[in-house]
Amino acid sequence: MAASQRSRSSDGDDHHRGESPEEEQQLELRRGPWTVDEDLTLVNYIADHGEGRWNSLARAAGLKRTGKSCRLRWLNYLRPDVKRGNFTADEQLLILDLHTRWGNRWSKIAQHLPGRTDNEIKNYWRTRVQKHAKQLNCDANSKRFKDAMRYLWMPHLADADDHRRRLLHAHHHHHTSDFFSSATAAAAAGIVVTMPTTSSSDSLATAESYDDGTAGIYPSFHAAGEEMLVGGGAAAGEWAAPKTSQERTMWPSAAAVAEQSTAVIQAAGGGGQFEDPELSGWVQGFSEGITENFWALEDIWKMQ
DNA sequence: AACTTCCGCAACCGCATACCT
DNA sequence: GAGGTATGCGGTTGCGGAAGT
Repeated sequence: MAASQRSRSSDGDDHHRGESPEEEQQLELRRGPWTVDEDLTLVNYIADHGEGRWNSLARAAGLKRTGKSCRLRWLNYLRPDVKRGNFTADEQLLILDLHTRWGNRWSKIAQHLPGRTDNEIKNYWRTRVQKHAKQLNCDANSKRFKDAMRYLWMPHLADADDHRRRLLHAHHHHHTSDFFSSATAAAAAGIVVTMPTTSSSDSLATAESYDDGTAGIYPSFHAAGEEMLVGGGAAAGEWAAPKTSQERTMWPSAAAVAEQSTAVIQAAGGGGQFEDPELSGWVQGFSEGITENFWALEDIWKMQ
């Protein structure tokens, strides 16, 4: 977003304690979008002195901002390991999975997506996911919607991701696609895979199991039982380190997810998988052809 | 081309918790 | 343990560009 010079009054701010009116005038706090100069000031100051103690940092750096504002700007935007741009299908899968598990625990979810911030994930959820829940006429936290995500959207994402990788491979023998095909095969065989740092959009922590001890939403797609140490300190484009190198593996081969999901959907269509009979019928109709078609979410909703 | 509506995202706010004295 | 301060989290707001009319 372009940085304008918008400035608001500072009423209601909780960092205006103990200043004389004169000092307060002098320190008149800025709000709204950050300017390039402010960004530079903050980045340079942190490069020299490190982060933390945000209120004093803001003052020492000469920024007319609250410590809170500086912290947020740094964490959500200026930090060197912040990843920008669209969420990959894998990332979307993981967000959906983790949200079904933990709900709106954005910061906890963000810890499992290196380079992504809680704010970004929260925005993604509100703007994309909730929009689709609304289109479906149900609550994003309802079982119905979770079933729709689990059996329709997530397989769709896995399909889309697989499709994308195949296109990449077919159209140009870029190292990324080669990496993915070999990594997928390796992952299936449980072989150690490391992520090339040049692949900007596909780095992602795997999530075979979580710190609450539960398995992923696709337990059968994952290699058994290791716990990943993710988040904190992982540099951009790098995989978070698992506990042992031997345990390092790839987030499920998207093709495997798609195959397994299709089987799940077919089984579901056969009965017994859903408590919601309406959704079960919906899925049964939907399941035919899912493997060969590249579904848009909008098409899925139209099938209701 | 001008205007309106929609939508994504950065930044804000209030509150909770952690930390310090 | 009480009070004050710093940090972190989740919900909300509103700007500005994109899309629609």
